[in-house]
Amino acid sequence: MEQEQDAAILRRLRLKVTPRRLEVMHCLGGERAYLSADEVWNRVKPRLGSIGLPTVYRILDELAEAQVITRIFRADRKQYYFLCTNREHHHHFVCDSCRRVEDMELCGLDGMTREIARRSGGRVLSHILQVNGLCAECSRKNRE
Amino acid sequence: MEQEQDAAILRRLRLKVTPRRLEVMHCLGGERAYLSADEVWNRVKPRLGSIGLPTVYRILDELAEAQVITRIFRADRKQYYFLCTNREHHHHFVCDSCRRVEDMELCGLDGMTREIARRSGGRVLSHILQVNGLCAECSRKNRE
DNA sequence: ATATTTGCAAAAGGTTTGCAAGACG
DNA sequence: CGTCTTGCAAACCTTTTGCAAATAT
Repeated sequence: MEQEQDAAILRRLRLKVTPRRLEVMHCLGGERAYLSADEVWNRVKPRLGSIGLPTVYRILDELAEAQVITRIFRADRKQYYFLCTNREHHHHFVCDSCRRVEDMELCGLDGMTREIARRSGGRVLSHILQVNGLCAECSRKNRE
Repeated sequence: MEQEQDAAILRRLRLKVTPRRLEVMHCLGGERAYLSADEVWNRVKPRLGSIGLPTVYRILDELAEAQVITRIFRADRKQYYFLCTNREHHHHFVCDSCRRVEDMELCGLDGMTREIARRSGGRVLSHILQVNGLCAECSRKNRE
């Protein structure tokens, strides 16, 4: 079922359904936290016997390109990925401690977009919005 | 006077006032657009005779650390810098075309912050918000 | 059958580091 | 003078690339 869904996504993207791609999707699908390319690699390797790190990068790029997965911004300049099935416009609340990613439905940027257009005459094409903090659980632990 | 102001900033940060630091600050201060480390390097080199790229990186790091300059996020994973003197909480509107950076006074995240706390019990510590688009000028050119 | 995908090894390229020499206060 | 800065060369490390072999459709 999950595998069939993933396969369908790949077909829709006109990508061949390969064990490597399915495994990478399965790996990210099972996580509520973001992962780096080599973390994905390490999780996926034992299940496939072997896979090259470049392959992982290629798959992650394809999926990110197709907006099946989201890139997460960190100060370390590494790339992190998160599988996000929410198709509505939304943003992420990312826990600095455990890396958990939660969807934020509200954006509040529509007003901002209008305001920019009104004031400066410019045009808004996209925005990066990521809220960082501690999720409920880490916040609790932190307090204790 | 600009030089004296920059020197004052450095002293406040307990950094020695050196020609290299002043020149990097002057370079960024004269720009309305963000620059990469090696762009700063190239602009500053002829005015100093010589300077090493690592020195530029070190200075940019110090200034970014002290929040005298801001990092700009781009998909190419390179680091870009912008000297931002606005001490109020605000965000940036960045032109994808000419790299001009404009301050956006409004944030609209206070509500979001409260909302996250209320819903999930987590704690918001920071956020990345960067709006990308075309500034008025580039938008006009683009239309022509 | 054929276009796509993958592995491997190697390169790329931005950024960082180590240490000795030099400059600021 | 002592400490902070800088230059230089070399290392780092994540990510990308080239190309031949393997695989999906």
